[in-house]
This record gives sequence, structure tokens and C-alpha cells, in this order.
Amino acid sequence: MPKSKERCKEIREEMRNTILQKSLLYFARNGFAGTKISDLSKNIGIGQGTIYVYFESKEELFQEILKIANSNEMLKKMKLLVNMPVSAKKKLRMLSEMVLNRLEKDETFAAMIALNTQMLLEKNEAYSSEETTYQTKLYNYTFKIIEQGQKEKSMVDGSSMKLVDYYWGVVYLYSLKRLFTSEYEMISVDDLERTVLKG
Amino acid sequence: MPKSKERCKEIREEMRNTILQKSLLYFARNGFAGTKISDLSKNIGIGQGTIYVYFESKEELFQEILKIANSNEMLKKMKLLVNMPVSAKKKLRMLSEMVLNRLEKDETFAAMIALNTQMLLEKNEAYSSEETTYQTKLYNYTFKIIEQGQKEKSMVDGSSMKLVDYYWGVVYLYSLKRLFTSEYEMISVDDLERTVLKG
Amino acid sequence: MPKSKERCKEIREEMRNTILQKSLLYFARNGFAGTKISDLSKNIGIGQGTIYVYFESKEELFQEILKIANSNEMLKKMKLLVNMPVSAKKKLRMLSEMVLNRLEKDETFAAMIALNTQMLLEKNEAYSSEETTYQTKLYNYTFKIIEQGQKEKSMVDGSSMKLVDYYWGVVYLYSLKRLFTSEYEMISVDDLERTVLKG
Amino acid sequence: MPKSKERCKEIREEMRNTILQKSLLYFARNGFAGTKISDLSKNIGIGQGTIYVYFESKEELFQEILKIANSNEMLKKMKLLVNMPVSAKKKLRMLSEMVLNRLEKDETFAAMIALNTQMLLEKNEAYSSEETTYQTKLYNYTFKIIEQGQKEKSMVDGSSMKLVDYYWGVVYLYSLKRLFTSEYEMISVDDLERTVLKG
DNA sequence: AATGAATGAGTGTTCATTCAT
DNA sequence: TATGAATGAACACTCATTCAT
Repeated sequence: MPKSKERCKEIREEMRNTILQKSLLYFARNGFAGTKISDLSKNIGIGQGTIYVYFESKEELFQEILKIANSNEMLKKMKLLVNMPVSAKKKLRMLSEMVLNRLEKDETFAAMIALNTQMLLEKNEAYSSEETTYQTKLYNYTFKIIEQGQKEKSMVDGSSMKLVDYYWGVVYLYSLKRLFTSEYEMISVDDLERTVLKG
Repeated sequence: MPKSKERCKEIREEMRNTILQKSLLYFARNGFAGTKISDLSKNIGIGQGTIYVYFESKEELFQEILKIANSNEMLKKMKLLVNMPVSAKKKLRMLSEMVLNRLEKDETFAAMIALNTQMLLEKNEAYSSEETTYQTKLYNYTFKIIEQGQKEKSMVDGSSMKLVDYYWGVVYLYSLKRLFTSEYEMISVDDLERTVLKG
Repeated sequence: MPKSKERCKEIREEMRNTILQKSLLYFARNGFAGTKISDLSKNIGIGQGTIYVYFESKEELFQEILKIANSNEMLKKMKLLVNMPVSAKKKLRMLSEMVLNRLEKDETFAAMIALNTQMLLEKNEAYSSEETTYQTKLYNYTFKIIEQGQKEKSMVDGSSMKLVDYYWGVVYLYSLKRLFTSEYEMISVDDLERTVLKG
Repeated sequence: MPKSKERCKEIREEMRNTILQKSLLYFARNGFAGTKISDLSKNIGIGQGTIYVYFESKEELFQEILKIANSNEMLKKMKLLVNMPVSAKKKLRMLSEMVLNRLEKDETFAAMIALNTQMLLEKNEAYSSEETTYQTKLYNYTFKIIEQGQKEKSMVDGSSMKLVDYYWGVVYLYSLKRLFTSEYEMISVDDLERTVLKG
């Protein structure tokens, strides 16, 4: 019965993804220690045991979530963006629009940003050091844009990496607002860009 | 023979403060769920039971810490600042210098900012709604400065409260960096002020 | 696939009853403070955690046990007995035979009597005052029998309620013997009845 | 300074007795497990540490209390009573009057009876088996009286020891009432004697 | 000698994980 | 495969005991 087998695998994949997706949000909101498997499974709408069919442990589930949060498809777009033959200011605008747009539309994106930045921030046992590739790449691409902007005199002087950090820090900030606050005023693209742009 | 009553009270007050001070940092770094009483007491350098001599429960200890984080002496300085007969730009400069300076020198201040902002952000059962007075006042004072700045055309247009939120959001961000990251580049006063200042 | 809902509920009810039944004996023998959850669960033959699946706390478990000890089916028999058209002496005989018989055969009955009487006796925070209905009814029925006996001159004069208290006090006494002493001489029906009967 | 030394010893003895006396009541009411040193010392009106100046441990304090409860001066009176050249009925009357009288006047006596009987009843690790001498003697003296009464046909037939047990059981019962209940009707001498007396 | 703050072993309770169904 | 009752290790909290004053 090859067909039923495929279908079976499909269903498994589906459930696994549901768990990952919902857990991503749950962990982003409550943290690792603040997340109980009993609450999480209730939130997902499955039995506690089901989580252990797909994941070895709470720890492994969390690591899988971090991997996902890390394997962001934005990187490809960033790569294209960086190499485009336009001004850094324009690149920054496109990046900022893309980021704020997704932040608004997609809670999962906010959760990914939140977990990723916390991973960087806390850099403790909970987050393996290998998982920072994505962040590094993202930061490196942004670094290039800001460096270009500094040469073009459109962006403020000083340590480029500090500015990168600042820019994404603010994105993290509004990811948190997106995740926790029901009613809040989202930052504008202009606001975000002032982190690095000259007046 | 009993210890002299005054000395006894003094010692009690001292120990209580030590616990509060150290716990403030510990909770700010690890969160409520992530803080084990056993680890905390080890970190403070006292027995587990000692914490329960001074506080009813982990929960009560946390609430006391939130109260402290909330009763910041910065408010008085802010009040003076707001009413000074100088430009909003100058007021902002003085505020920013004061804030970043304390952030750098005083880890406890960073912890207070961090807990306070999380309290605002998460606004859930863990944080009682009454505790937000400080934040509200702080935000209101900043609101006045920014409003003045907008009239003086030195600060960007748009919702003043959003800008207040943005400004303190960035302060929160660097409080987290101060708490979690051992080596990092602190934001400059100029960087911080770009959140609200026109170029 | 989940267990069939009914079977599941059935099993839950069964376990709950096992815990209640065994705990009744354990608490009756060791008292509230003298009962450790670890020992109790070992005695029942389950894990410590299992108790907390069915009861909120040691306190709640104890209160549930008191409720059970209070909702004795003997009351119905008593009601019938009281209204029978026979002499008080005969009623007393039937009551005493029933009580001593059950005491001998059923340890659980002894535990129920013991807890109930202690509840009456200690009347402190541990035992809610609402729980004394059963005792009151039981005492009231007995009161009627003794009153009748006093009219019929078969029972000793004096405060009927004092005699009721005395009668059930002796039952309590032999409930304790049943619970604590492995080898002892059970009181006879004649002995028990001498508490209230004229020679 | 011999005088001050004596005085010192005197004071020590006094404090020790206060602790024993108050603890006797406290333990009788709350049981061993139900008695916290913190509560007990508060009840006595001394510091927790003071108890450990006079006793090795909670356990030792309890054992000392049991010894006191056991070394009752009533035994001497009983010895005299038993050997008096009067009827068993009269002896019983004198015993019962003495016992109920003391029960009413002296709470400590009630506590002693209560602890003693529990010791007999529970016969577990908490109560060393050597401590039952007093009880045994008391029972033996009573046994002689009842045996005499049975010969004299004034007391009911059957196992004399069972009757002894019954008689003192009822005394225990009213010791509990004395200890726990603020308002209650004390049993009369007649009531008490019906346990063993023929009509 | 008397105290009560400090302690950690012990107890009550929670929660990640297992497993029978 | 999915479940949720059962579990015990881990955590919050208590309390007998110690000890500096």
C-alpha cells in the first residue's frame, strides 16, 4: 500500500509542523522555563503524549524550533538585496519595509525574531552556539549595507556592527510588542531607519 | 540574653535588602519561571530557608522586587528636568546622558529597567496592574519633553506617545545587553536620541 | 486512539476510591500531621504524583475523607430503627449489635467513627464546622431512642444528650482499639449498653 | 558563691518544669507530629532555642513528658485503696470520685491520662515499651478491685481485664473531652461506674 | 542562660516523561 | 498513532536544630 504509506508520512509531517509552529509562538511568549508541556499541548489542542511521538524531549523540541527560527528564508532576499546596484539608503528602505511588513502580518515571524535575538543575547546552555549562523549571516548582510551607506554619507558614522546591532535590536523590540501587546502602535519605517540614517 | 532589639532589626533589614538586591538581578536575568530558589539562594550565598524567613513565597519575593524596580528615584530628577526653562533638545540630552550613564555603571539599574518594561510588555497575572504607576509617570514626563520638542521642531512629528515608547524601548534593549552580554558596544547618547530627534 | 471515554472515567473513579479508602485508614491511624504523602502513597501502592492527579492537596484529600466519613449509610438504618414500634431497649439492642458487628468486620467503619468523633472533639480549623451534620443527625436519632427509654424507665435518668455522647464516646473508644491494637478484647453488646441502661 | 549557685540551679529547675508542664498539655492536644517547636515555644512564652538548653531534642522532650505522665502519684493512693478493708463497690466509688474530681480540676491530669492511654493504644516507635509500667500497675490495682467486686457479686461477670480496660477507656474519653472541648457535660461517678457495676 | 536568625534535611507539590490502551 | 493517567525526579516550602550574640 504505497499510497497509504505516503499519506501516512504526509499526515505525520503535518502534525509535526503544527506542533513546531504553535510551539514557536508559545516558547517565544513564555520562554523555555515558563513553558509547561501540559499547557503547550493544551494550547496546540493535542494530548501531552503526542508531543513525545514527534520529539524526544522538551529540550529537543525547543532546539528544533530554534533551528526553524534560524533557517529564515529572508536570508535569500537579503543576499539579492545586498548585491543590487542601488544606493544603501534604498536597500535599507526595502529591507525595513519587508521586515516591518512581515512583522505586522505574521506573528510567527515575530516569534522567530524574538527567539533568535534572545539566543544571541543570552548565549547560554539553552542555545547551542552553532545556531547563530543565521544571525551572523543576517548581520553580515546588514553590515554590508550600512558600510555602503556610510561611504555614501547617508548613514551615521561609527562602528558599523554596533549600528547593525542597534537596527535589529529595534526590530526585536517590536517583535516583542507584536507578541505580547494586543494594542500598540507599530513603529514606522522612518522610525526604524533613524537608528542608522543621517537626518 | 537577647541581641539588642535595634541591632537585631538592623541586621534583619540588611539581610532583606541583600536578598532583594541580588534577587533583582537574578530574576531579571532568568525570569520568574527560570529562577530556582535553590540556585538563587546559592547565588546570594545564604541557605534556602533564609529566603522564607523574609518572604512568604517565591511569588511574594518577586512582587517585592517589582515594587522596588518600580520605585525608582529617577522620577524626581525627571520632574525637575521637565520643568527646567531649557529647550527640549537639551532636556533630552540630559535625560539620555543620565540614563546611559547609570546603565553603564549600575547593573541593578539595568535590571530595574528590564523588569519594569517586561511588566508593561507582558501585563499578565505575574505582574499586578497596580505596579505600572512608575512607568506611567516616567512615560508622562518623557511625553512632555517630546511634545515640547515637536513644538520646537527639534523632534520628529507623529504620535508623541509612540516616540516615548520607542525611546524607552531602546533603553530596555540596552538594559538587556547590559544584563546578558559580557562584551558589547554600548549605544551612544547620539544613537539613543536619534529615536526621536530630527536629523 | 484514546481509551474509550467511559472506561477511562470508570478507571479514574476506581483509583480515586482506592486512594480515599486507603487514606481514610491511614489518616485515622496517623492523624493529619503524622501522615506523610510519601508514606501514604507507598502504603496505597502508587506514586506520590498520582495523589495530586485526584486531589489538589493533602488538605483537600483529608477534607474529602472527612466528607466520606460523614456520609455514613448507617443513618438510613437509624431512621428506620427510631420509628419502629418497639421498645427503646430493643431499639438500643439492635443499634448496638449493628454497630459492634460492623466495627469488628469493617476496619473502614472504625476509621470513619474515629475521624468523625475527633472532628467533633477537636472542632478546630482542620475540620470545617459544616461537616458535623452527620454526627448531629446520628446523635439526634440516638437521642430519641434514649428519651423513649427514659420514659419507659429502662434507661438511666439525666441529660439525654450526655448519655448519647457517652454511648458514642464508648463506640469511639473501641474504634480506636480496632484501629491501633492488633490483639484486644472487643466490648460486648451488654457492656456497651450499660452506658445508658438501668441495671 | 554557693548561694547564687543554688539559686541558679533552682531557676533552671523552675524553667525546666514550666516547659514540661506546658508541653505536656500542648503535646496532649496536638500530638507529636502536630506539635511544632516554634508554636510550642510561643505557647510557653520562651524562645525556640531555650527548649534546646533543657532538652536534647523534640523527641527527648516528649519522652520526658511521657515519663512524667507515667510517674503519677495516684498509684500510691491506689495501693492504699486496694488494701483497705472495705467492699469493692466502695473502693470503686472512692477511685471514681478521685479520678473525676481531678479530671475536672486539673487539666494536666487529663493530659497525663490522654498521653498514657495513647501510649498504650498506639504502642509504636514513639512510645517506648518500658514506659508502660505505670499503666500496668494502675491496671493491676484496678483489676484487683474488680475481681473482688465480681466475687462480691456487685460487679458484672466476664474478663476482669476487659472491664479494667473499659473503665479506664471511659476515663480516657473524658480526658479528651476535658482537653479539647470547652463546653461539655462531664460524666457522673454513677455513669462511670456503670461500666463495671451491676445495676 | 536566653534568644531568634540562619540552616538544610525533610516534606508537599509540580511537571517532563513514560506507557498501557 | 494518539492519548492521558501514572510516575518520580526536581522544585517550593517547612521546621527541628544550631549558634552567634
